Amino acid sequence: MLAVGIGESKGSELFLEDNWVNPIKEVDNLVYNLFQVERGGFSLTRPDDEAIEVDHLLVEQHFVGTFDDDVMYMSSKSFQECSNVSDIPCSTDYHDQEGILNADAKQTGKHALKYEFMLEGAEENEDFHATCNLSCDCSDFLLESVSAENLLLDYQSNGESTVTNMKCARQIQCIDEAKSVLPYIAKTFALCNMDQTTVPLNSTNGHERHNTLQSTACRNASLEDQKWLKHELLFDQQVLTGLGGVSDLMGGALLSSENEDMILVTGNEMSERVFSSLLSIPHNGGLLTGTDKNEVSHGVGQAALIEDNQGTHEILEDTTDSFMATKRLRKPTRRYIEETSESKSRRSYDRFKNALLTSKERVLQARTEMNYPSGVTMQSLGARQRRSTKQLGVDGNQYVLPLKTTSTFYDSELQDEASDESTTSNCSRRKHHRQWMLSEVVKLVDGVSHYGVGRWTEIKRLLFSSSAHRTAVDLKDKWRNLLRASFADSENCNLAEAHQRKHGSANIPRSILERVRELSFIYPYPRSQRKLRIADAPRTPTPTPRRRRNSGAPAHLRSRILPARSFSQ
DNA sequence: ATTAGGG
DNA sequence: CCCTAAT
Repeated sequence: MLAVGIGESKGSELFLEDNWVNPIKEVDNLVYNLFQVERGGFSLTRPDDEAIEVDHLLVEQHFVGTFDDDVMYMSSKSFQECSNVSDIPCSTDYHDQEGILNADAKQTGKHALKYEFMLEGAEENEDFHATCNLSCDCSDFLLESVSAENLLLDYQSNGESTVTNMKCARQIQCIDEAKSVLPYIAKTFALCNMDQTTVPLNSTNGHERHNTLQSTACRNASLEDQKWLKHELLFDQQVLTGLGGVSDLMGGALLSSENEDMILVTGNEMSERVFSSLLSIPHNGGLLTGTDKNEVSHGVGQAALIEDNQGTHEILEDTTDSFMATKRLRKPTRRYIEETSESKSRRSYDRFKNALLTSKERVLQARTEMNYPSGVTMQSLGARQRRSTKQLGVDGNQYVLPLKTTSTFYDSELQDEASDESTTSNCSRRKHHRQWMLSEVVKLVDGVSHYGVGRWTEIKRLLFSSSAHRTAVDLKDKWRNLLRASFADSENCNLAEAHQRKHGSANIPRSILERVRELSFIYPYPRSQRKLRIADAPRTPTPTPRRRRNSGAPAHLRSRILPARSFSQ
């Protein structure tokens, strides 16, 4: 029950344990209010009937928006949610000390946004902490806000739960640019109310409000934008959640704040686009002047079109379809174009595909796109320097997270990709053999850890969709190899490192192999996976209990354990 | 069509 | 990687 939106069609076993709470409404509301503020400059209070009614949730929200001298004041009363659903107790305490958003331009002169959250979890005997700092320099306008909020999320799931204690403390110190504001604000919610994306937008709840709206195009545009925004935000949220949340991170990717290493999380182009278009609406009476006209105006056109055929409210209600339709229109970007106009069309295409993905899948993909191999214990690999802005490609509005470690594989992926094309054509690639890149291995391992062994097509579809080679069978084979390698590794332990180099499995970091090994024992479930807790594996050369001779073990064991997959369904 | 496994 | 049997 808790997993409201999670249940989707298939392969939902994955995050069932995460007990995410759906932030959609919150985001919706927030966005909506932003719109209102933008538009009419009137303030509104969120009706109670719109309080979240998602089975397990009892949320009381209060939003007040005022448009005043380009300063937006927003505050929110605290809410508490407590629920008990089907033996999954979940409670969320939301402490709001100064209101969620308490903006005052007159009081702040700062131009940096700091976003900070802390994850604190205690499990068994271990604690883990994560503190992230998002800072962003802004220059333009709109809001300056100071806010501090604490959130205490305390949830547990049945069975062996993942996170038992989670605490988020965040501070938004100053926001100075609309572009960056919105995503952050929404993230504020999204981050703390975690959940899935598939719940349809429920804009109809506020019929009354809509009569104050302006042109239909405008409205629809806003809807589209809302949708987009939501989608994007959730995307980001999931990414962040992925970073801080679930199983894998506990295993060592979680970090404390001392270290200065920075990690650039994302060049959130979509959010920016959405927001800029969003902002332009009121001024242009429905015409968009967003940064990316291609994308946005497209959406608007489609929305308007739909409305001609149907009624107003129907559209509003069926946002999903509308959304999909829009996506569809954008589809023209096909694969074969990728070759020519790589980056752009590619992204569009991916986004389109994204719309069709389940939220779970999106999480995974998000991780992968960011080259943030969730479960891999990066620390053990010896951190590389932080990646450069250039590498990230987008530097307009990226979020900078000071993390203890950085994704070690990001660089390697780039290198891989590069060397792949160059050296590959030269010699190392025989007709049908292509060297497995470390990044690919990571992807594979990641995929397996999420989908389980045997789900090769899924993994392929999701994480290897961009690499035409690598069939599902290839993945399977590679996994088999990895298994062999990992067990060989575990057996040889220290001794054979040199030996290992000599032979095939040369460059596969031990941490990965370890993970592979663990994955081979426990299966599909992150849940069970967590039991082995790779967390200290790298540090504490935890004499990985050499349970078995490398030969037969993995396969047999796996086949015995694997069936567990059915439990989740 | 996908997967497991042997070659 | 390829091929094949089994599902």
